[in-house]
Amino acid sequence: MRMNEGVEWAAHVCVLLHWAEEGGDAPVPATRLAAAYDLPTAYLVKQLQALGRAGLTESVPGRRGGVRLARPAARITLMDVVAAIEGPDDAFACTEIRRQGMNAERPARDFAQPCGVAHAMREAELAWRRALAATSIADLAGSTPAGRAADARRFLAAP
Amino acid sequence: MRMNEGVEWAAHVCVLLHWAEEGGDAPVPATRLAAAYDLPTAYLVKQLQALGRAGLTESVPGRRGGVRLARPAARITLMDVVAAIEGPDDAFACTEIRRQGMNAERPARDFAQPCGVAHAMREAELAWRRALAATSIADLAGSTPAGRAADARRFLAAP
DNA sequence: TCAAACCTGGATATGTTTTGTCCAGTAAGG
DNA sequence: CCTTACTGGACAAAACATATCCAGGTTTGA
Ligand code: SF4
Ligand code: SF4
Repeated sequence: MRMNEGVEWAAHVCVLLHWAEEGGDAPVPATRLAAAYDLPTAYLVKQLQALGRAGLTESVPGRRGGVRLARPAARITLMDVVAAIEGPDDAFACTEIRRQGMNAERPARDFAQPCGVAHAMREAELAWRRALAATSIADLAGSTPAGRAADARRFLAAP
Repeated sequence: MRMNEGVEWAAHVCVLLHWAEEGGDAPVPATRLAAAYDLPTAYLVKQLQALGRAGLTESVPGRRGGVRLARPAARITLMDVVAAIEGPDDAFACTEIRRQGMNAERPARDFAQPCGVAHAMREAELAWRRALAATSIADLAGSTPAGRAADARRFLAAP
């Protein structure tokens, strides 16, 4: 059960975009974002497209174009980023094994209720999501050591 | 980020083993457990071995042998089962991308602290684990519709 | 005007993990 | 001593994550 590493990329990129916005350097081209952390450009672009489809970022085509946050960093949470990259599916997928084998003869209505396993898994994932939703991109930006933001802006604005 | 379906199998199997124990039918051979939910025997055996290595179950070789819970179902949590099947790794794996690209020149001590992303992810996974640890196999067994346990025991004890 | 710089989406390739099977070895019971 | 059972390792297929490429579009500024 490993999470896509695109989630880490996307989170860091969102922080960069927030800093760029603050410095008036938005939008930032994807090539520059990739260079900032030495990531494979073409693949990072895929993740950026996922962020765009989820409404977290918007992109400007053409020369002087690039990507920017679609709303203030304080209103983009880690949960949003994870959902955008990982997709909407829960980690735990029910396959209804309880209906097979010794229970194959039972009528379908015997299984109308999800069983305790599914319920507990669902609760646990909700707790996880709530925790992720408690941290925003602005929080992440604020918790980085002083001076790092200015350096990043300098790098993103460089020719 | 999909969870192994072996987790679902293992959870249900633990409930079965608990019922078997109550009925005095332990240990139960793996073939019987696989038949109970129509699972591929050889692959289920792999999951059972993982449960055994994690100390959740113990197995008895030889004729009249099989698998049984290694401790009372009330003291085996869903968290134990997930950890046994999924392994000890966190879902979110840090790859330290912040050290590359624009930060490649910085000394290593600048990155002694894990960044905010890693911290938030860690907190969220802890919340998930706490939630999973709140449900035991005995809880799951108790929440199944009446009569189901007796039917299961009948099936497991059958020739 | 038009070429350069930028994004989009789909096709494709490669590597890793999950899922599933098989077999040779070992242990216990009757 | 033969049947039933577990163990561990090797192996194959399928699914998924990672990565690259290309053939379109947009906008800007020379
Ligand atoms: S509901 Fe319970 S039984 Fe049905 S699939 Fe989910 S976990 Fe397995
Ligand atoms: S610590 Fe922060 S930067 Fe380093 S890898 Fe984990 S997330 Fe990425």
